[in-house]
Amino acid sequence: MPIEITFPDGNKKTFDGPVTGLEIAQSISPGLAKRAVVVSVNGELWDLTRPIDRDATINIITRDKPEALEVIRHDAAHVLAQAVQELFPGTQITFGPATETGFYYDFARDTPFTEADLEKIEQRMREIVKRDLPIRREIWPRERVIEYFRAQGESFKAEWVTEGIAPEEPISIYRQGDTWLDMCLGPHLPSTGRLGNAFKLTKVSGAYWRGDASNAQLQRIYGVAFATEDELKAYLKMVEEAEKRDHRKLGKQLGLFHIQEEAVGQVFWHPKGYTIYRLLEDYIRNKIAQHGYVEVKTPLLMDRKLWETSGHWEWYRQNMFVAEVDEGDERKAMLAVKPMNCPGHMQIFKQGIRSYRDLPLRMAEFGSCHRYEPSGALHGLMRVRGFTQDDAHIFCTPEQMPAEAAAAGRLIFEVYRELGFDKVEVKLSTRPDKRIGDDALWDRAERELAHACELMNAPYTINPGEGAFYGPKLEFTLYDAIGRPWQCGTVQVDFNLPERFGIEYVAEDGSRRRPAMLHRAVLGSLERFIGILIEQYAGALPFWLAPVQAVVAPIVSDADGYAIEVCAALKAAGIRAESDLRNEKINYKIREHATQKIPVIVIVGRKEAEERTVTLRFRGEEKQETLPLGDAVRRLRESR
RNA sequence: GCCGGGAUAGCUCAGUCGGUAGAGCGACUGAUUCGUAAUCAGUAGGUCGCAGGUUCGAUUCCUGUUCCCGGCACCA
Repeated sequence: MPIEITFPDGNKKTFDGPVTGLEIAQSISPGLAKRAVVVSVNGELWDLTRPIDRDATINIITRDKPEALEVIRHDAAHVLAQAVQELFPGTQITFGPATETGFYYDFARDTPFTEADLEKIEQRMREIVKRDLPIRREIWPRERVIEYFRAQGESFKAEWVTEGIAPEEPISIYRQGDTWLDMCLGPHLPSTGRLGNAFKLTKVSGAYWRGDASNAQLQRIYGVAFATEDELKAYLKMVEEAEKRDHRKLGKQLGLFHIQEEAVGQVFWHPKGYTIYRLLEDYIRNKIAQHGYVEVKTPLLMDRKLWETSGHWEWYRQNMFVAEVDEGDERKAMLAVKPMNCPGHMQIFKQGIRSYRDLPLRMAEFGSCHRYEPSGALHGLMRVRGFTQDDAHIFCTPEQMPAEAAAAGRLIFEVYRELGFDKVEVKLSTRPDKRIGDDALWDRAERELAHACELMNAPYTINPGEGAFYGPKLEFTLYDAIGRPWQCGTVQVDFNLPERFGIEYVAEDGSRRRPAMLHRAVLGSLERFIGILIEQYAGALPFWLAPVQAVVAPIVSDADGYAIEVCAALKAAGIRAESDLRNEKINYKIREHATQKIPVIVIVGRKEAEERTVTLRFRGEEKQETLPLGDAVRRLRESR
């Protein structure tokens, strides 16, 4: 039976019978066949060696295409698995997918792999690549697959066939050479030689079987892989760059903050770090005042009863710090440190009678919250146990809700843009399994958030099951200068808390109604956001956020008096300036303040002192400028 | 929380096959006044994370523990 193959450009070619992608490529040019990785058959990626047995539109995917990269990475995982089983007999294979930058494979083995093992394994992988083993796809009956893996002692694979694959689904097996095989959906390269050498094993770690902490612990080996060695090199360089930006390292070098054993997950802000904190807080404070918010402050410790009403005691207890106080007479008060600000804001709303005229009421708080995060989750400023949310709760009529949610979203976009983040993505997280409130409320809340996205013209994706226990949410993820995503802002609908606290307002017709409520945070947590800013700017914060904006450095001690005068003039103009009168050479001072990422070094020598000028040296620039003191002050005052 | 690795001077790190430790930077003191990314010399500074055990002797070996790091799980 002849097979008609249609190419992407519309050209057609007829073959006498079933033909493989590799044969088609070969018939076009040997060069193409060499660069080919997989073939897209009617939009589905197939192995190059899999016969195409019907008319089809095909596209031969070469090494340089993004789709090819995933196949290369997935192959790397298989080569890794073979290498491990060759070197460590008795190790079971489980799963090994491609990742954003490479691949991993999870193994079941009693003894964990060491860093030294990685080297050996990587060597063996390169050897397998050199062997250029053919990779062949086979379809096996289900029973044969189960039998085979059981006989091999591969209990995880066998379990997956029985529990994870529907009985009617065909099972594809990929043979790599004569002795090794894995069950896999594919597609794969025609042989191991095509993997190339642009890969590297990076780390070992633990992982759970099927991603569940109650299952067996597996040993995961991670690697990175690319189509070319240049790309691998570029990637490794990028990782090095990211390490240099690490806010924990910069925080220490720049003297911003520290964390210590006696207050795990909490931040000691040093003067410079706290300056950034206050500047950011003031920025948000002014911003939200312009957007019609009022600011409040509520207690850190509140009685257990309140948390029972809110539902936190039942749903969030394991993450809360609880304080027990002996009040004598065997009475004990049980208080909880707030993990969220909402119940507190409810109490303010409940004071007195609210009219529809009071709505929407946008109640903001820089709320100091504490959550008992799992020890393994803690990470510098990014994940802490004590943090400050730039939180707000918006009480409104149900009708006002979508518009209010959209306004909050617009505020978030505006702030991110002003802080230097242009790429922002929105996700709509829907009802989780563990939740309060009936489905009708959830239906409505989810619909209204989607509507809000339309109102603010923001495309969004759905994040199923990721909502909070009390309502669905919009999550705002920003991307930093080196492309890493950070989830910060959030807008959450809550029809449940108003119900639980029984809050009401008097409507136009005199009836009592239940307001809708939104939770929203722009930065999320000040701590975390400062961490992101430090990494975004690699510590070189924009002028307005720099804790020390200018350092006045005299060249000789004769100029010390003038330097003090210059520093005072800058301070009088509201510039955060310091002077460096140490008995050191100017080279030394410049190096130090450049390393400290100070935006402007103000240099004064004998000449400047006589002429009443200063020489400005801006961060990151070699050239400098000498100008009259008054002009310099004006210039810096206007800097951002 | 789980798996693995780690903790030595203020910082970055070396070292001790078991005999209580060392460098650079920083700090301090002195000299130097030197115009654009590290001036020279000297001095001080350590319960080798913490608690047990083995040992004549432990920073080193063993056990426990705390914290940190990389993943996993978690992120309401």
